[in-house]
Amino acid sequence: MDSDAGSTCSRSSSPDLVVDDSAGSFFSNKMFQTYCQENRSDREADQSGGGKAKTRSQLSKEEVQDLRLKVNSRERKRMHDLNQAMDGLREVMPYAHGPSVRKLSKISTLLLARNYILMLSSSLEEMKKLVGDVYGANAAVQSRTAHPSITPAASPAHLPLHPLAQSLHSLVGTSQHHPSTPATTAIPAPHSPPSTSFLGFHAPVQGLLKDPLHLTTSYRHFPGMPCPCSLCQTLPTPTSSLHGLAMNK
DNA sequence: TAGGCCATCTGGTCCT
DNA sequence: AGGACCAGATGGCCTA
Repeated sequence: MDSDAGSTCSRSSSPDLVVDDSAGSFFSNKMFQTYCQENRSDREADQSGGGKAKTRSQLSKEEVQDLRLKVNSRERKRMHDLNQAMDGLREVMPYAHGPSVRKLSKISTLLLARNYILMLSSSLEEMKKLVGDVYGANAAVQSRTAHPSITPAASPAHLPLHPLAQSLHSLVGTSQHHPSTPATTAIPAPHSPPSTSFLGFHAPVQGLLKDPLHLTTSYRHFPGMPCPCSLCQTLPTPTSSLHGLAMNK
């Protein structure tokens, strides 16, 4: 598959190397021959006109071949870079990684990434809301009790943000496949703050692979926020039909 | 065996 | 002019 998309390419038509006699070069040679034939007729036509700069049609066969190989090589490198970027994206996507797990296709990777971003955006908004609520409640309590030991600047660091912080940690901890993120941070909040149920990161993230669009089970809808659930998304036909593809493999 | 996915080649177009 | 980007064509590999 595209595991060979990296440095070593097992494909027979692997280019840099093959100019003529491998089995995979049949196609290239055929194309190249037709190209050269057209080239020749072009040159013959051009010779009548006389020329200033050396156009492509005036290049020798070897020069044309070199040019073609150079272009092919660049294109190959470009596609390899693209595949590398795609692999980088796969690495941070919430799906099971491993040798026994089939790699996400490109289209699936992109669709899953889109849904993941939408979900994270919604989660972030909800987090902001919760933080605002907590701080608001905290300020009210402080003004009533006039707690002397907590300065306004220090309060955020101490206060009843534990549930929130823990939910954040558990959020981060869900990326178990991420090597840089130790799973030890994934300590479940003792009393399961509302955010975790909303975030639904545990269930939906697993479900993403099977059905990236159906994030609705634990999803709430917010005005003005892009919602990834299937109910809210009236995608154009081609796109929505692609959603089915995303998790089929 | 058909269909999906992919790598590669190629020519065209646009940009610098 | 040269390079980047794109899309079409083609053939190979893999899986249901």
